[in-house]
Amino acid sequence: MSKRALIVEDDSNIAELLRLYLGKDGFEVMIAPDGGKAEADFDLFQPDVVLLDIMLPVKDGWQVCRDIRSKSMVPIIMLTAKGETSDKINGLEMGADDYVTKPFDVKELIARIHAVLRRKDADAPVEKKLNYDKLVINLDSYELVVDGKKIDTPPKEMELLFHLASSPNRVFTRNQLLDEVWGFDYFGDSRTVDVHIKRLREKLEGVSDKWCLKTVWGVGYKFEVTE
Amino acid sequence: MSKRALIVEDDSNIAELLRLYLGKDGFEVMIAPDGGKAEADFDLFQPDVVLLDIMLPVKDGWQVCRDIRSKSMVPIIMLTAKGETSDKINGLEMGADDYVTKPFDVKELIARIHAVLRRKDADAPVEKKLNYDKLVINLDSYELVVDGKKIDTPPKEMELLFHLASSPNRVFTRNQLLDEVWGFDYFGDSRTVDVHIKRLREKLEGVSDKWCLKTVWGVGYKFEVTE
DNA sequence: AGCAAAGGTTAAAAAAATGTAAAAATGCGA
DNA sequence: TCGCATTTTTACATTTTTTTAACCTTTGCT
Repeated sequence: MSKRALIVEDDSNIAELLRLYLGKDGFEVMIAPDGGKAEADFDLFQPDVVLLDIMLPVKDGWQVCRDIRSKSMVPIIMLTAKGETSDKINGLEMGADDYVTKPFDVKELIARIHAVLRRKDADAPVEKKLNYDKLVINLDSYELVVDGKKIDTPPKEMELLFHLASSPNRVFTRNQLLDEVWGFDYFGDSRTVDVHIKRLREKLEGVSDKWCLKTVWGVGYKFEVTE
Repeated sequence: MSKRALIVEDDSNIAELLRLYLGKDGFEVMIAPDGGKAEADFDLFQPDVVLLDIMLPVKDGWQVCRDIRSKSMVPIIMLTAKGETSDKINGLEMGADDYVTKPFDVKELIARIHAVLRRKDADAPVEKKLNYDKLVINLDSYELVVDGKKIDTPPKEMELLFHLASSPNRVFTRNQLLDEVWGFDYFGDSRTVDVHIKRLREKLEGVSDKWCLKTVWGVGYKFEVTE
């Protein structure tokens, strides 16, 4: 599922330029044109990274930075005016993760975005491989191996199984699964989940008695492990 | 194994401060108090990163930077005086990897050190030659040898194959490939990748059953090796 | 038991992704 | 600048996945 970037910037030329590059790079982008809207957009959009101009209408970048930091450890990159070294210090004290001076090189900015995201990922490493009794899921190679045999599996099924198995015994509602596997912008029928579960069960049937895809009646599904 | 940092700095207050923080961060630290000693210390210490002041006794930072660059691609971070933007230009032309202006925030400097080290790790480690069963790719000479026969291949195809084969079994999305092979600033259609894959497949068809270019439906492509 | 709501199953429709060929554009050396 | 090789775009056919919708079965409750 793609990452989200919130751009807080009043100059629409800069903002659209960034939208272009980040969009191409696989980000979902939202633009907040002033400091007042930034906070509401942040809550709504739940971005993975924030690009934050300092000179903003309504509420300045420092304030926005502090507001966001008070509720989230999301990486923040400040866009500062050239040569303002005091901004730099200020920004790092406010909890920003990095800063770039305007006019900035887009290439450099993109590199820094990837850098802060990598840094966060390194802090909370997302394991892309799972291994249970007779079940191996590898989301790097997109391979599902059941009882030693490689099973050809469509991507949605794979991601669904991976998501469930990542939190064994935890129940997910259909809507949670649609949000977390299909993406927050998916608006289809929740029965879709049932169909995918059924297809997964066919592939996994009778392989192991240590785990299974279990229906929790009236709630949702879970990857149940016994022991 | 811990990394080594060489600090070339005549102000012992700054140097010791850096030793303290870098030491805490797991670096082995050596301090060269002037440009003359820097080169000898460099040869002796073989650091993984160099922090280089510009204003130095005996021999200035530019000269030291050039000397080091002539013998090594080690990351160099320049410590420049405040506001001297010409230093920045100069430094990057001399082959420095980054710069920070004094007075600097230690937290920031540490972050930048990690950044340049990551960058080097990402750039360098790739062997420019690859060899799988009946397949030899050499990106130094741009030669592709399949089953002992040299196959005339355009550069983009070669780079694409090389990139895929460099991480066998890992799936790359089309956008990843465009970023990593074509460059982050490429804005073309992702179907371009498909066309290159097809041409590569023509050239590689039926050569070996130990590997192939595999489509991962809904995700991307991978260089799959069986074993 | 009987009812309503939830879940299972299935097949067909719809949507999305890919393979392929050919045309168009680009870049580069003669 | 021309001509050629490479790269990119476009269009269309084909394949595969995903979604929808219908119908059937199970569950929980009175």
